[in-house]
This record gives sequence, C-alpha cells and structure tokens, in this order.
Amino acid sequence: MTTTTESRRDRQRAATEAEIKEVARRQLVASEGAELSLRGIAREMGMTAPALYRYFESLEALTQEMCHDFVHEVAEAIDARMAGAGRDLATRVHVAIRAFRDWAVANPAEFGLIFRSKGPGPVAFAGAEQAEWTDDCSHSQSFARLFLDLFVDLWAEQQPIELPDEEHLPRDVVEQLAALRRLITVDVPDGAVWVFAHAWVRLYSVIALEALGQLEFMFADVEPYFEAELHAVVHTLGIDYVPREP
Amino acid sequence: MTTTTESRRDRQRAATEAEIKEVARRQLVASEGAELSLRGIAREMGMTAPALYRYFESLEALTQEMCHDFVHEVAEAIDARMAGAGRDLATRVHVAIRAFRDWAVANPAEFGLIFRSKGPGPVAFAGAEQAEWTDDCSHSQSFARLFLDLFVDLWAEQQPIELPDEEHLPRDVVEQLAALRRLITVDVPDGAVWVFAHAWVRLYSVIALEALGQLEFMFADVEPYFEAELHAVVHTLGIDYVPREP
DNA sequence: ACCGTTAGCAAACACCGTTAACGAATGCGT
DNA sequence: ACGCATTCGTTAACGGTGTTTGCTAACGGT
Repeated sequence: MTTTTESRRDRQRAATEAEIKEVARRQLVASEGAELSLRGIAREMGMTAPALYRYFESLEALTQEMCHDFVHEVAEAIDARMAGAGRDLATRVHVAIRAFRDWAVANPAEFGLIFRSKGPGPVAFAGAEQAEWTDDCSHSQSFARLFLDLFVDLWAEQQPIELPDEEHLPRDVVEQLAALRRLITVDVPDGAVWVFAHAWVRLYSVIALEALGQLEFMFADVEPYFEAELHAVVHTLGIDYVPREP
Repeated sequence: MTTTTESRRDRQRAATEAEIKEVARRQLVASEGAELSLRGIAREMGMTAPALYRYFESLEALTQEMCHDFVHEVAEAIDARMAGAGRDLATRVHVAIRAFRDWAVANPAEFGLIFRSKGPGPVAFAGAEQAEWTDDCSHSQSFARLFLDLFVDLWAEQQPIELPDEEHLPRDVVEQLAALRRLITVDVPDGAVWVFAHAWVRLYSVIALEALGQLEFMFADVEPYFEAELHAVVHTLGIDYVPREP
C-alpha cells in the first residue's frame, strides 16, 4: 500500500470529512430518535448544505459510512478489552460479549442507526457472491460476523463445547445454518454452528432490545437480567459463568 | 354509556376517519421502511393535506392511533386463535405465542411502526401513576401486558410451573420485577414473575428481530428456529412442547 | 328557512434533500 | 512566477414534507 504523499489538500479534506461525521454523530445522539438532517449538520459547521455534497454523495451515503465506522469502532472496543483479558477461553467469551453490550448501551443512538440501516449485503460474510440477495440486508450480520470470527478462533484454539446429541438438534434449523456455513468459509461441524447461532441470537436480541429502549419498562437497569441470560447461555456452550469484575 | 344517537354527520366522519387509517396502513406496508406521509395519504384520497387535520391533531397523533389499533388487532387475533384452542394449558400457551408471532411476521411494517413509536407510558400497566416516567415509554409493554394477563389467567387456573429454587433466582433481577409487580396488580409469587419475564423476553426478542428483518441473513425461514426456541422456553415453564398442527 | 357547525380548500411558512451554475481560492506544472 | 485546472464553497432554485391560517360552501339541527 503506497501511501501517496498526503498532500495538504488531502489532509484538509480528510479533516473536514471527519468533522462532518463528528457533527453528524453529535446531532444523532442529541436529537435522540429524530433522523439527522444534512442542513442541520451544515448549519452547525457554519456551512451550507450543498457544500457537504463535495464530501458525500448523499445523506444516505453519509449514514452508511457512519454505520461502517461504528461497526469498526465496536470491533476495536472489543479488541481493546480482549487485549486486557487473559488466555482463559471462558473469560474471553465473557469479556467480548460484555464489551459489545457496553458499547451498544453506551451508544444507543449509534446502535439504533446501525440497526435501522440496510447493511452491505452478504458481502460482509466473506467471499460469498450470491446474485440473488446481493443487497438490502440488515447490518446485524456485521455484528454476527464479528462474533463468528471470534467463535471460530476459539474453536480452533480448543474445542471445549460439548455438542448436543445429533438426535437432539433441530434438523430444519441446522440445515439452513449448514447452507449458510457453505457460503462463508468456516471449518466447524454443523452442531457447533447451531450452538453458536443459538447463543448469539439469544444474547444479541437482548442487547438490541435494551439498546433500542424496549426493556426500560421492565428493568430500570437491564444489566442484571443480561448477566442472568449470559449465565444461562454460556452454560449451553459448556463454559462456566465468569462474574463481572469491577 | 349513552350512545348519543349517531347522527349522519358522525357516521360520515367516522367513515372517512377509518378510510384515512386504511390508506395510511396501505401506504405504510407499500413503502416498506419509508415513513408514511400526510400529504401522500391526502393525495391518494383525493384530498389536500390540511383537510386531514380535521380528523387528527397531527401525523404523530395519527400514527399513535394506528399503533393503538394494531395492538388491538393483535389482541383480537390472539383471542380468535385462543377460542379455537382447547382447555389444555400447554396448548393454549403455544397457540397464543404463535398467534402473536404470526401476526408480527405477516405484518412487519405495522409491527415496525409499533416498535419504533413511543408508547403511552406505564399507564398501560394498570393504575400505576408514577410521576417520574409518565411518558415516552416503548410500546413493547403493550404486548408484554397482553401476555402477562394471559399468564396470570393461566396461573389462576392452575399452577403447573415448577419454580426454580429461591437460591437459584437472580436476586437483583427479581427485585426489580417485584417492584414492577407492586406497581401493577398481579397476584403471583416473585419467582413466577421472574420465570414469566424471562420466557417472555426470550420469545419476544426473537419475534421482534425476525419481524424487523434482522435474522434474514441467517435464516431464509425463521420459523424452525423460533419453534426450537419455543421448545426450549416452554420447558422452563414446566410445560411440554406442543408441535404446530397444520 | 334560518343559521351555526363543519369539511374541505388555497395560500403561506418553515423545514428538508438535492441539483445547477457560478466565483474564489488553492495547488500543480511549466 | 505565471497560468491553468482542480477543488471548495457559495447562492438560487426545484420539489418534497408537516403545519397554520383564513376562507368558502355545504350540511344539519331547530
């Protein structure tokens, strides 16, 4: 990658481009719920709206890029926490999923934007080039991909998961997952994919509902419930529950 | 309630009011995702936008009423299926939750509107008059309320649920639920509230994610997964799994 | 038949995303 | 150092939105 001598113009351009995103994000979290406005962003920056089109093709493109950045930020937040975690498999699983929830709960507006927006299609799932559904797929797969990679790493490292008996697997579900596994490139048995998918949906759905404010009416603080659910879920992975530290 | 002699005007007014809602709903499901437009509704009705203000205070008020109607529709859909179900407790639980999911999956746009919109506050949970959070609460509680009532009925009818040992309950969660139980009026032990809340969140979160299209990238057909989850959840209620009929 | 209530309309306001034409500043090549 | 081309920001405008205001015409109860 030849870093083509960053000219002064390029630096300034990148700077304002970043500033646009910053202002957009601030307005996003400020006007909780209302969708962000291109004119509003320009106003706060002391510019006019059409100027922003020098940096982004459209408002849709801007939000798409923001979503991309947010997913990246989530991944980095998880990596940061994982770096501090030890080598113990169970602990790493707990740390990763808690890092994800922490980010989602701390940035509900950003999470909502990601959740609502249409994702980049199944492209995110590695080199799958299915012509049928190339686009308009949710961004939730980006998160799933994040943890699938983590899961595969853990699987390669050691296989602690005691898979359920072949007879106890829900066949029709496993078949769909097997088809998905064939699309992407992941080398684990079908039973493991099922166990992972089940665990992931159980945890992700709670996190999503919490971040979207759909559990407030039940729990003033959702964390205890989430920890209870985490406790139950990690058990299905054959992993012992690890309480939170602080 | 003295049904004040429905004058001709009142009837016509109610008719157009209903027509507005119908057109609004049609446009809602047609323009999947995009929020419905007051002017668009008026256009399709051969009217001008300001005319609609004779019937609804604002667009927000219209959507609120639509959400209210949808929740009512869901309740009726469940009741209709429940009428056909027998007296068996396990079967009734399965029928009710499947009726709910069927509606949500069959009407994703309507479900999305409900999910996004802010609900009527904790008022829906009976005579709770908490000044602190009188408003801006999610509409998910309406659904929860639906099934809580059903759960209480089932509990009054017979208590088949084998509650977990007092020691195994997540105390901090149960405390919050106990506080909630004190707000509303429901006469069941704390352990039962926990079991119900846990089961409800597990099922509702899957239904919500599916209706919002966040599971499409994993499952072309989510039903098998949902049935697998239902299988696991009813087990926590001490109820045997009842396969679907058709 | 009267007269008040009511339903619908047109105009207008303030906002939005987006496009087009234009001017100024900047950086690059010679 | 000059000239030119690219870039960045502007203003003006188009079509869209929710909402308010004032008006007219029709309708209905007395």
